[in-house]
Amino acid sequence: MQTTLRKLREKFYTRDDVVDVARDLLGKVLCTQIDGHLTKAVITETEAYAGIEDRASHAYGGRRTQRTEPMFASGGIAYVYLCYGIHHLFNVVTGRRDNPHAVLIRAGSPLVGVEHMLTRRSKSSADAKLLAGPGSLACGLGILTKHTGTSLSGDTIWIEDQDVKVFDDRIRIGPRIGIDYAGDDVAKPYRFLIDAGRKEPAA
DNA sequence: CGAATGATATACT
DNA sequence: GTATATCATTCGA
Repeated sequence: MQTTLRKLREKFYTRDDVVDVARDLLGKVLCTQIDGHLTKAVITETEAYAGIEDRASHAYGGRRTQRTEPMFASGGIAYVYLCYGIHHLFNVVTGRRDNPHAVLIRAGSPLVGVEHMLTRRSKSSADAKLLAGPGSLACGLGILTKHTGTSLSGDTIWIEDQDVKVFDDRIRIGPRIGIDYAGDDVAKPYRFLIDAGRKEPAA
């Protein structure tokens, strides 16, 4: 039996409901091949950003700028941008063209190329925080703002399904984090994470 | 808890 | 073209 390499196809990303995609991305494997280094991580936490009606989204109200342009493309590409001048945040663009939905990948579990993650994060040993948090995750995998707009069907950044089963009762759902400016939309249950034991948060 | 940090959006001249 | 406010965060105490 050979290795089942299942790179997710465009159809996975272009579904209508971005919240479904966010849920389904849990347990999938985010892969990058950057600077000659292959790294992979299991996705353990995501957040959905639901188009022009979502005040937390950069595309709220149909705001279309140079930065947000990738979100308006058809699903299946990366949207990366710099936050707080320091952190590169990685998102997966979903939905159809002109329908700016995206899923923020917030955390992962190291799988392949841990040593490169350690180097990029300036750490000497792996700990629970290696890929915890969107800025850390992108940093560990070598994702930078220059990768915004990169197709997830290419060989730089992609996502595989390695048949990691994620049961519904291991999924926690809660409000999103760090978007206090977004008014009532903060409370929407658009955050998904795999219950890794007993950390975090009350849904 | 609070500072760091720089690209980006928006509103001007 | 120039200026200013703002940010989907992290780290250290």
